[in-house]
Amino acid sequence: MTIGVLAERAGCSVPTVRYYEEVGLLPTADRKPGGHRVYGDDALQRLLFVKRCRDFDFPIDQVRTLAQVMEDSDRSCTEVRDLAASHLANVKAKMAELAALQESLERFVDSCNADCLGGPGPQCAVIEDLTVPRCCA
Amino acid sequence: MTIGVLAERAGCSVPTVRYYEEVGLLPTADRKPGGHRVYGDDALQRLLFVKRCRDFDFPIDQVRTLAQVMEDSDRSCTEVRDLAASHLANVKAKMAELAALQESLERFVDSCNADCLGGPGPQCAVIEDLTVPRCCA
DNA sequence: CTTGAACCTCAAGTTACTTGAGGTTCTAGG
DNA sequence: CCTAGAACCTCAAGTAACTTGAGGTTCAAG
Repeated sequence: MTIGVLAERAGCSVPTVRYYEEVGLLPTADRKPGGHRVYGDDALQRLLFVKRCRDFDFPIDQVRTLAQVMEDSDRSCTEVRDLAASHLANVKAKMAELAALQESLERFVDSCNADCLGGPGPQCAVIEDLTVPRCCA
Repeated sequence: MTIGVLAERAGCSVPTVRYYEEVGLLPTADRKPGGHRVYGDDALQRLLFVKRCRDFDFPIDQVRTLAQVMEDSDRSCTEVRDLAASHLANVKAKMAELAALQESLERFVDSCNADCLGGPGPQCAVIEDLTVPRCCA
């Protein structure tokens, strides 16, 4: 299949596929005589794996590691689990941050609706509020 | 005060302060005869505002807008509220994504613990699992 | 055989900074 | 007054993970 078909089936863009090849997440593709890349089903599988890892927000670096584990019989799959677990911890931390952020923003918008009567910028109490550091950002 | 003191009081790094000046989030700083930047309390207020916005994850671009609103008497503060509200929507969407991701990762790690007995990579059912697209990533 | 879609490469842009090199200025102690 | 070292300066490049653009080639259908 062509790169366009591959990309569509995997759900990513064509430049992204080329980028993945460039940074070593995908093996160097075979070419037609004219120079166009050709792919088989194995390439699709590999790309799906990469895509899936990226959906999980694994950084490119870790995806490379994961891909190596896949192909290296000597490395235990517990390595994959450990990577996933540590990644999970990151995601949880980010979630907590975002939750706090969401709450702050909600309070901010609410208080803006309550206090600010659409007056000019410098007189707006809420804007002033933004310059005061809070505990819970 | 010096840039180092300013940065510490605002809770960001010295290069970041210089960067904010460069991209127009802070006004061009006054200099001592030797070339070192000097700041007054107004600069600290301004930096705190910028910092606070960034804590809220407003993109630089929007912070510039917010800062302009602050200084422009002709622009209503409801503009700020609207920016915040639209930003809140983004944050909520991101939260939802992350929540789904967290759940997926948890299931992933769990099933790895349950199914994978520390065998070699290619035989690991969980790794294979990663190549299969799911509905709920 | 032509035409237009899809492909190619290479370079630069994006975001929000951080890091590094190489050099200058300030400040406190002697 | 002088010196050492901390803090400052500028400019360039690096980071993640792509995207976008320019300029040109190849493929597939009619």
